[in-house]
Amino acid sequence: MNVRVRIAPSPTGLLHIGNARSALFNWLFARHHGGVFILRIDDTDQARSERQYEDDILSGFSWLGLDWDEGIEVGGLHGSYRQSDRLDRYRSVATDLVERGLAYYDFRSSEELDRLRTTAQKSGRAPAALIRNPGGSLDEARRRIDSGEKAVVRMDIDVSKSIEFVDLVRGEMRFEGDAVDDFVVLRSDGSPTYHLASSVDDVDYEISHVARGEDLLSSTPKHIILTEAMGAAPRTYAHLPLLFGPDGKKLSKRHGDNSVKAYREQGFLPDALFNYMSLLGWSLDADTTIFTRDEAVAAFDFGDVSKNPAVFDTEKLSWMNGMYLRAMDPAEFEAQAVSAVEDDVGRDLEGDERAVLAEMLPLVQERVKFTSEIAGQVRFLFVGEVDYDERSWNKTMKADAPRALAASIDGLQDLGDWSISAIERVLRAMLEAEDLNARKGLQPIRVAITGSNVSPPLFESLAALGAEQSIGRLRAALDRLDADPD
RNA sequence: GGCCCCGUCGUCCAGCGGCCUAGGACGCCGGCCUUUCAAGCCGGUAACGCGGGUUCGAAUCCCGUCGGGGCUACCA
Repeated sequence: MNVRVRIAPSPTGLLHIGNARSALFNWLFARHHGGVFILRIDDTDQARSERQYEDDILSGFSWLGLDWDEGIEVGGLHGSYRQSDRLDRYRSVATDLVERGLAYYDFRSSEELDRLRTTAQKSGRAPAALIRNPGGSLDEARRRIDSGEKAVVRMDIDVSKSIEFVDLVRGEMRFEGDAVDDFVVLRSDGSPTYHLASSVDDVDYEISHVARGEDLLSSTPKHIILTEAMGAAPRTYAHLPLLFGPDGKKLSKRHGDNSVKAYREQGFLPDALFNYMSLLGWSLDADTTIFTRDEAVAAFDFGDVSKNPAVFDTEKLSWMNGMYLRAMDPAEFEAQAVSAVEDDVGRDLEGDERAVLAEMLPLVQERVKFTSEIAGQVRFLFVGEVDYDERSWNKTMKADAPRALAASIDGLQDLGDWSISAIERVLRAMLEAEDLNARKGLQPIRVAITGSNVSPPLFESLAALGAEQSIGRLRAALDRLDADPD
């Protein structure tokens, strides 16, 4: 099988997670069959298309690792992969359709059309059932065009003919001819509609399989009609289940919160997002949740794609992100951590600071879900004095706190060997001597040292911070308690 | 309103007539571990929308019903 699939986003907004999922399935299918994955830009809607969005789409796919073999930027055998470059081609197909009697010029006003739709709806018929070819000669129509009248070009649907096709996901599909409206292929300004441009490109670029969201399922008869009108064989279609938000509605395309960019900025890893998205409507097998791209490529088939819509669950994505973060190569994790911390403290780290950080990182890697959480865990090592998290402070600095802090200072200040084990020994002895449990005795130290209740393990944190700084902070916390004993 | 699609734990997925007293994952709850928070480990919670058929036997097939969704533009 000569597989050529495409993803054809419209640059009218940031790369949407739904589009990314469609792209992902197309990519998996192409890679599985050793086929060609094509990226085309469907920018026929000139009014809403913007170049910045095209850039965002490209970088989104690249970031996700969905590399394309043909298309925008990489080129290919078939000329431009941007529809706005191919307007003449679409126009000439439309003209040809008219000349062959398969399409017609329609001069009717939108008011008139609306009336027809309303009438149809009242009589319980398909809204489009009454919008059919009003007749009239082509010569007459041409005269009116020449005299400056505006017209759209509509397909002249043969209502006696039903359209049947086999959808790879949904099985046999059948649409009656009179359920298909005489849809517009060329707007009155001469620009093509989505249906025309997309069908022409799918033929010209020899696309073998069209896999896209289920929202286009009911447009498929139109695309088949157009394809056949061009004298080409229909493509094979696969309509993927839609992605829903938690509200059970189509994932919002509006505000950028469901954009790939937004997830990227929140600190999600591309591998995690890839893995998670592939689980939306598909599964590797009955019980594997985490798997590699290669495993997915090896197993993928449209026939195994679920028919039901899927709710996008950020909880599970977050969990998966943590799994990937923990599995990340330590050197890679360190690189990410260094830049995150430097951003956070607003300066570059010195050599010895990087060593301290590197020592701490294994402890951090196993307790974060996002790279964006790293800085918060280790910030205390790179600032002169800590900002106390007030909630942590209030929760921890109770009656026993001064005692624990004072005794710790006593024990630690003369400690010659500032090692993890030595620190632990001293502090455990302190707990014993003061008759405090770990929670009461050690938590105040944690807050004094890191500023927060939540931090890497305590003895390691003290060791990493160093004797001078540590004791200074214990004293500072004690002073603060004395000044304000609540 | 019309056409179309879909209906298994709260969510994602497995199940393609007997292996299902329905399996895995997230979440949630409990336990272990433990200096916090996590992680890890162990255990638990929870679903075949409903009604009819077909069949020795149905989550799986058929019909109906109810529910959800998509489309219904000179958007894609």
